[in-house]
Amino acid sequence: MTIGQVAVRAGLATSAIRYYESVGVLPEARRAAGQRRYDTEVLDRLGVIRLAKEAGFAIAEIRVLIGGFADAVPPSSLWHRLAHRKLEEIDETVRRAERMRALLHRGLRCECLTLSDCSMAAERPYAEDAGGARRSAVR
Amino acid sequence: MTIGQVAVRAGLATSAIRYYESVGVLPEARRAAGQRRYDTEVLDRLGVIRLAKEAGFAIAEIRVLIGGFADAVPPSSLWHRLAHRKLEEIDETVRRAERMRALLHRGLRCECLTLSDCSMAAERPYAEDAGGARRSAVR
DNA sequence: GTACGAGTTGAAGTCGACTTTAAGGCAAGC
DNA sequence: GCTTGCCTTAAAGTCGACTTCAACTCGTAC
Repeated sequence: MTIGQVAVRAGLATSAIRYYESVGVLPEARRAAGQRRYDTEVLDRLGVIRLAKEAGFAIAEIRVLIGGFADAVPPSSLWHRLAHRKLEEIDETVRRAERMRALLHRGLRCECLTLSDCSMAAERPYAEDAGGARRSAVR
Repeated sequence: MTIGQVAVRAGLATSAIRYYESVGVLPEARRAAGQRRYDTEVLDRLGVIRLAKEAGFAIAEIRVLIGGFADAVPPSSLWHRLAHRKLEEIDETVRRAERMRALLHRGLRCECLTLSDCSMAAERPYAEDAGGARRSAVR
């Protein structure tokens, strides 16, 4: 297959495929008259990349993962380590989202007519470092 | 206060404060010998910006919000509209996080020894090659 | 023999929220 | 008068995952 055909079958832009090759998550393709030629295995590789991206891994992490995979030791400690770390990141993302949600709900219940009336705006965590001696200066 | 003092009290870098001014979420400060001078009200404004950022709003959105706030109509339909839209975005973020989590848990249970054995990698939504020999389903 | 479509390359552009850098200004203290 | 320290500006840099661009090459069709 040419890069264009791979792009269509994988649902990617050709530029993305070249980019993947350039950053090392795709192996260098063999060439016919200077052009990349692929066989269907590349679709598996692209499937793994898509999967890893969906799981939240960045390209640099995927390169590491694929390096590990290529060593044919998939239930590897490397994979487990990265997956657990990513799970923690995801937990943090969700916690942050919950905080945003709570904040927005509070804001929707807020009845203040001007900003300076609103107690929400007055909560300035940085202004009170260790003891809050300057607390009165807030507002 | 000088910009440096504001930066300390607000827990920001001076460059961030100048940036906020340049993009219009902070009003232009008055000058003394060319230098910005602030009174404590700016801390309220920075508090609102921080709050909005924590709630997930981008700077461009905050500019709109603050424009609305400055018109002194906080329980405005503008704010409600933006907040509801942001809540939907947050829901989507959480859903995506849950999908990542599920994917990672599946991956952790995966016992495949090589990539080409793994049915997870074989799930290629774009590569529907019309009834080909599909590999074993993982789910 | 030339027009066309699809491929090639390296470099630069995109988006967001800042930070960093370079080059310089101003007031105070010695 | 000179250093110190904080300030000023515009412009460029950063990070990630690509995309876009310019200039060029190939093979095929007419």
